[in-house]
Amino acid sequence: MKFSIGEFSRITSLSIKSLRLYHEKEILIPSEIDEFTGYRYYNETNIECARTIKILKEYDFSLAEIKEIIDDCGEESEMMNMLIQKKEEIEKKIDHYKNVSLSIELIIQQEKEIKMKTENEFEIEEKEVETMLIAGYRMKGKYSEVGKAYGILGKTLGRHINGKAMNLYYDSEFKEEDADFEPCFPVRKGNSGDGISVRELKGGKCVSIIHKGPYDKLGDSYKKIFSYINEKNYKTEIPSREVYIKGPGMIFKGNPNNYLTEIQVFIK
Amino acid sequence: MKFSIGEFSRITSLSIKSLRLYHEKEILIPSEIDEFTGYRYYNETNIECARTIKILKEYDFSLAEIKEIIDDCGEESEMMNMLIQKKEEIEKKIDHYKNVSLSIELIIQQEKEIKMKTENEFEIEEKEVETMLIAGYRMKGKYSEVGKAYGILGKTLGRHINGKAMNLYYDSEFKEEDADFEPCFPVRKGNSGDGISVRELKGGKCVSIIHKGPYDKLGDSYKKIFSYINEKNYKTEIPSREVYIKGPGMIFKGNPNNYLTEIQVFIK
DNA sequence: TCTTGACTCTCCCCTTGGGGCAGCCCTTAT
DNA sequence: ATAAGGGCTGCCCCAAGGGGAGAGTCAAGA
Repeated sequence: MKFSIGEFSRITSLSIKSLRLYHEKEILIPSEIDEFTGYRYYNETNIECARTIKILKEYDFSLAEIKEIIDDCGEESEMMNMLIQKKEEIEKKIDHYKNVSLSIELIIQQEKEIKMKTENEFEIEEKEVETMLIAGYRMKGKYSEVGKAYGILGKTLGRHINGKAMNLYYDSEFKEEDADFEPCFPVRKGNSGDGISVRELKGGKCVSIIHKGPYDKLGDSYKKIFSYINEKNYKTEIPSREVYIKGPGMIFKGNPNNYLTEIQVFIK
Repeated sequence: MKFSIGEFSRITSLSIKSLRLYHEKEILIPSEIDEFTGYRYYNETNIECARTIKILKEYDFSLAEIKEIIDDCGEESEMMNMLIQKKEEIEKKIDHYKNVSLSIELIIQQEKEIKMKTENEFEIEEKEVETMLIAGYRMKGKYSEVGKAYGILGKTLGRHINGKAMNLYYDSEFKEEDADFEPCFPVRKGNSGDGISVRELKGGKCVSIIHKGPYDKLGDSYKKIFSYINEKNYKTEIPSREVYIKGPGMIFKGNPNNYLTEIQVFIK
């Protein structure tokens, strides 16, 4: 029984190109090669070998590895070390892909959340905010140093973060320098220490507006919100909050004109 | 601020080769290219872009996809469909790698088991075999048709298989044709039907020998085992068993001279 | 100012696992 | 005998760069 390359290709489900490549690499050598025409002919032993190659390819071995295995091994016991090593490689890949899958899922979920929140237009509204557990890093100085605080918080809290980044403002007036504020994240759990305070942040009634645009235009929205509060004669409570619904993304910095920040001023 | 390609490479942890490639593919175009020397210079905007590219690469996007994303998207919301699609791809890869990992683990475990079993030399021994749940496919005819039975059993039982393939012999004498035997597998659970019988197979005391070599030499080992039984004046019970400890492997057919088969003849 | 060593440029070849095509030869059936 | 369909080699292509050659450039120290 001998088969031409086309027949053998159909038998083994390996493309003719692949078969020629395997021949060239001396992985799967046809049992007979016509001296004059160069035609390749394969036999049953080749079929056995082709099966082995297919399985090893499925197991993610490279052709070089496969050649080594086929040349050196007659049965599985002789390739235990290769199998163990390959399994470790594969486990690493699984780990990596799982992490990536999680990261992507996170981005997708965040985007969904943003879409939901922005369905109600950007009007002033009064609403209840629930009490939540937060981890904050209180600081005095310039606003521009918040980045450092979020860095520390992010690194320390890792997977416990449970919501959008926020900033609490303890000043009753605007201060460019020497401001008193507390960058924080909602968390599932965590421990205080190293300047980080984990505690319950009381909810309550607040006046809220979603600010669309860059952070240096937040003043416009504050103006709107305080006009509303004065009109209604509400008394405000400290601290007020900014919730960063959408800022620079994981992947793109994005366009600051599309940033979304919710301002919450709590009332008595 | 402008950086030479070397500096930019150190800043972004992208190799110079990669940076030149990204330039050629118009994915990351240096902010300035010296007209006369061809030197590439990068600025802060390029850093931002490089960060995006690195993340997308980590997320397993190809350079072509990355180019498309960077050209078309300014922020994450615009690439939701790409992210969702990529996540599906990644989940598929995870599934595939998990299957491969399982298959490899199975082979490794089987090989370990074989090593353990063959530590005691191939001598006749008397031992207790425990009762086990099996799924068998009883047939009458030629031995050579067992392959079909194992095929059916393997397909039907799938993941429930819990041990080595066995064959039960119900004839008290050797029969070439019209033999009465039952290929079977130990299983964790399963349902009878379609010719398959799932039931408890009683254990007990047996005389056992491990036969090393091709199946057509099993007669030699049977001879040894029955000599021993006659010497001891034991009475045998039907069915006797063959346990296929090591035969053709998943990957290699292997050398039949190394096949291992345990013969168990039960005694009253 | 000159030199020298470190950078950078373009080009070319190599990798893996093939796909596709051109031009030619071979086989097989009618 | 002829036509159709295989099969052969050789060449170019892909991703995502790595390695190196040979030539040109830049910046700092003497």
